[in-house]
Amino acid sequence: MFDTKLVVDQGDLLQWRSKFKDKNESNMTHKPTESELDILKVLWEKGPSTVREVNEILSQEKETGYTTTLKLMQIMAQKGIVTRDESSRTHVYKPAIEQKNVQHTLLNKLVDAAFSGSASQLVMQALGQGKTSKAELEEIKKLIEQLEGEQK
Amino acid sequence: MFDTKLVVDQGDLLQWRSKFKDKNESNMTHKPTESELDILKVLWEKGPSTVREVNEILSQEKETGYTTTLKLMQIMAQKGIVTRDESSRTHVYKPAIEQKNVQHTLLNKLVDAAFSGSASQLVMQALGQGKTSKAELEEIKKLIEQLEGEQK
DNA sequence: ATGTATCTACGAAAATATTCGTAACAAAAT
DNA sequence: ATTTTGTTACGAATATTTTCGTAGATACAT
Repeated sequence: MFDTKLVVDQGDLLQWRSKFKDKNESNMTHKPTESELDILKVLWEKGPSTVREVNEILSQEKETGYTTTLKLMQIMAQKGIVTRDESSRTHVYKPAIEQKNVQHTLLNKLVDAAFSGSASQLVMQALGQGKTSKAELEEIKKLIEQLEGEQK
Repeated sequence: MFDTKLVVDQGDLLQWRSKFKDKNESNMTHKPTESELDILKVLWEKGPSTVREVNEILSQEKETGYTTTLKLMQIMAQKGIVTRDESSRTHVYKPAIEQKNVQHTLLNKLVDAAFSGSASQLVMQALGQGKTSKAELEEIKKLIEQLEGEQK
């Protein structure tokens, strides 16, 4: 099976892939890493923040070295998922991607990866947790009815 | 700020964390890696399968070396997220964790990480995609009504 | 029985992600 | 003026995940 003469080996076969990776700056389906997402979460909630502010909040959840957070945010800036105002000495960072976009991306990934592509299954799981208030349920029901209308 | 005499430095402060990591075999909130999840997906759908079968399916999506899949499945077996029948030469793998569990874990992680903890927001995003059939919507509505009943 | 295809085990390289220390510098306090 | 404090830059060490080649064994066909 692992013939080396006539058949290209695993390595060669797989290598071309890496060529199209950092290419499209535009295509950017932003898939932040877990740590990056933690930081984005803070920025989305608190608005533009300094490294110290972000780190302060992150530290409440888990010990996080200041320079670790700094480094991560620097990398994020480089990747373009945050921008920063450097006018004052302590830089102020803000998200460069919308929460909606990331939600959309991650949601689809999850549906595809763990729910066999069925969004409705995911929805039912989510609701089944019992963490949803009556008001929210009502709101969701309204949305469903609206959707049913559109769909005819 | 980075005093080295009176204050424990970043390193020391953070190290204890790693000690409680592989400890609880029981606690095991299984968070498979992305590749592992790809494999689990196949096993959940197709039922018990050999490495070759899994790799065949994975290869349809992206080039994947046979031994790569093999190695991953071996690791998964070691971690205990799959079991394997070694009675015949070509081992047969099957999932050792339920899809529901993983769904639950990942769903909560996503809600917390990207949806500010609001499950209903996630639900509405998911439904908004327009990929949900009328029948499914109906089913969800039924669930909601049932939940509203319970909740009084 | 000999060769060919298929399999597992295993170590290690490669790719990614995370964590941290140190240096250089500016601002603020003394 | 000098020291202390807070900040960025940067390289590098760690940790984690992914990928792959090679070796050795087993089944199968010739």
